[in-house]
Amino acid sequence: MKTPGDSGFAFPEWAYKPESSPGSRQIQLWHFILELLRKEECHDVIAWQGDYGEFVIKDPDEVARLWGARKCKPQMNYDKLSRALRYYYNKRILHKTKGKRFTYKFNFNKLVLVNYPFIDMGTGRGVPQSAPPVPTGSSHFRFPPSTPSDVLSSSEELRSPGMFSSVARRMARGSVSDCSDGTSTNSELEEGLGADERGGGPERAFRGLLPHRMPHDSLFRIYPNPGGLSRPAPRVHPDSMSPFPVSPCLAPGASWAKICPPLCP
DNA sequence: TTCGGAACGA
DNA sequence: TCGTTCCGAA
Repeated sequence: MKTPGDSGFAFPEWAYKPESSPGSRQIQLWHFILELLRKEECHDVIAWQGDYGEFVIKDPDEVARLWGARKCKPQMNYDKLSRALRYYYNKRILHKTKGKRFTYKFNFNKLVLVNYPFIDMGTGRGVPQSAPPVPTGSSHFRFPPSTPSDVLSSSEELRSPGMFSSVARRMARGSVSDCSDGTSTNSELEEGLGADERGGGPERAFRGLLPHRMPHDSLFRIYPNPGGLSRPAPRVHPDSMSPFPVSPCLAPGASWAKICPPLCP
């Protein structure tokens, strides 16, 4: 009962577009995960949980199957998929929520800031738990700050076009640390890396890297609407768990194969 | 269950 | 580069 274009999401389009991958290559796993997360049809296999970008893979086998279908790798399984996921740790795209099975967490600060370096997040005090990191009114917006450590990266890992990159770190000064979700059993330790970079002072490395202030609007329009479908973002009731509001979909008992058909050449 | 090295491919 | 495959270790 809902269009394939989806309209309830509240995450920047670029995050879902393969084009946002470096070099416009194949779809990347974290894109795919986000894609699954976006649609509630797949909430039986993967869904948001906790705060900012935390998600749990409820059905590892199914997620792996879906991923395998997308990549034409029938032999895909969770063991292999999770290996790919683990590579994201170093890149700080993802990290593991320790103690919780099949639970990972996105570093939206990193992901978003890399693409939107000039967003205003200095006032990220009373950020709502489900703050969608998307410029709703094409103006400045703020999104949940995370640990101050996800903003380091000794080298640029994920940047799409290569226009802006390092500037992001300068802005990303999340003051809030640790996860404030109810399940903060052990919380996530961001290693000593976080304090490392902070103590050193980012300015040192990026003294002359700041570009000549670009218009904010242009930055938010790097990735225009996908198929020309402009969604007015209908008011969907935000999930209590999901960091971003998602619109319900899929009839009960539908098969995932229909939602995510194999795209093999 | 999770981690990460290693070899390999596109 | 970003996985995929395999695998030993914790």
